[in-house]
Amino acid sequence: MARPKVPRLSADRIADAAIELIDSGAPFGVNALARSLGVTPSSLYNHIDGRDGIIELVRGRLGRRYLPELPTGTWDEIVVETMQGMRRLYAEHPAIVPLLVGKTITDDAVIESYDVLATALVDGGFPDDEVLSVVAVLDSFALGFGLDYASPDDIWQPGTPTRSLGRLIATAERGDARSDRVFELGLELVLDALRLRLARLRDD
Amino acid sequence: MARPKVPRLSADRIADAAIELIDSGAPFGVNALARSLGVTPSSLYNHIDGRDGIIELVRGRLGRRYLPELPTGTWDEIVVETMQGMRRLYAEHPAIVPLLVGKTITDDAVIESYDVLATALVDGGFPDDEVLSVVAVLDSFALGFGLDYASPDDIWQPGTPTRSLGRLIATAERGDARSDRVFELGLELVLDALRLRLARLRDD
DNA sequence: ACCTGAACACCGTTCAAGT
DNA sequence: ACCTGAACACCGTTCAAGT
Repeated sequence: MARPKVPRLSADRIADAAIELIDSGAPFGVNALARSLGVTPSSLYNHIDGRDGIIELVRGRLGRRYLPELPTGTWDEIVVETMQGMRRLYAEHPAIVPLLVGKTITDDAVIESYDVLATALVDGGFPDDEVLSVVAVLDSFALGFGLDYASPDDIWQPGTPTRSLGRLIATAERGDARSDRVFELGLELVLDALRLRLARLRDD
Repeated sequence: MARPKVPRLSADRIADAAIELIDSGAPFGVNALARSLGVTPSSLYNHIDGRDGIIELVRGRLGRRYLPELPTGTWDEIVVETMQGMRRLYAEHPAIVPLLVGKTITDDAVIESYDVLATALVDGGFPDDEVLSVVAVLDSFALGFGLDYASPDDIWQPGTPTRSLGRLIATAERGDARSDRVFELGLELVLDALRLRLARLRDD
């Protein structure tokens, strides 16, 4: 044992195992991750920067897989492409969403993707002092929707009679179908609104 | 010690202490909460249903404080009022947001508030099979924005040069001013879009 | 009914020791 | 350089014992 000739671990291997563990539905933890890699928890610390470091690795690895690298087209096409990438990422790996929440983004590929978005909006004609807010709005959207994919089927569990909610829940779609619909509606809404805003800005 | 004549704890007292603890910026935990109450961790279990139970108590207590009970007016006024309530809640208690994420909502007052929203949309003319999606979109918005309040000032930390992001970040507002601006923009966008959608529905 | 204190299984992290 | 095993401080939860 001790040090093997060829390393058993690497940052990428750890990130992949982490993704698999998270997707399996098991609670994410350093110990469980080590076990799934057939290794001792302390071994991981030769390759990664603690629990949070692993999560940031996961963000980067999935970002590279799902986010468009250098999309072309009009600003709204780029928005759609990026948002769809996020949607697919969150839909296919819902359990990672709560883990990403509230952690600073440092991964280059993910930063790059936000930069693409920001540049597209600047080029599209949005004023400088508004672009970052629009990006943040889009990011808030995406994350909020991502959480919808991660949510239990019954986000709301009314204990007392309701005027509308109970009836609507009873007839509503469930699972991914519902989440897809919510995302489509949300994206449509926000794009309509952004186009409207840009048109108004041009009129002034 | 042992059993005091007048109980030292109650669900409400625990919830209030939890809110205080979370707001203080300290990491939330059962042990820390018990310490802040001058009590043993195991004592709490006479009153609450585990860690998650405490969080749901917190959600309810804050919901009652910030969400409008029976707002009146047009559907879009009700949407604004509810969203502003959520904004104030999240802005004044940002650290709770990540704790609420992905947990089923059972508290009556909070459910009631979503019911008000749903009813307003139904009355406003949105079709039944769309109302729950709109509510979910609004909820996703609010939560996403809430996370913005909870986020570190530097959500993005570019390690390599960027085309637009770095420059925009350098000149951007920070802290609550930025979050407020993002929220205002987002709410404006989504309301514009919803009004547009309703108008189109009426034309068909 | 309500609190304490001991006990449990588990968590993330550090570090000396081994090759 | 890379892994192990022991150790650490901490976590949420259970439960018998005390009033």
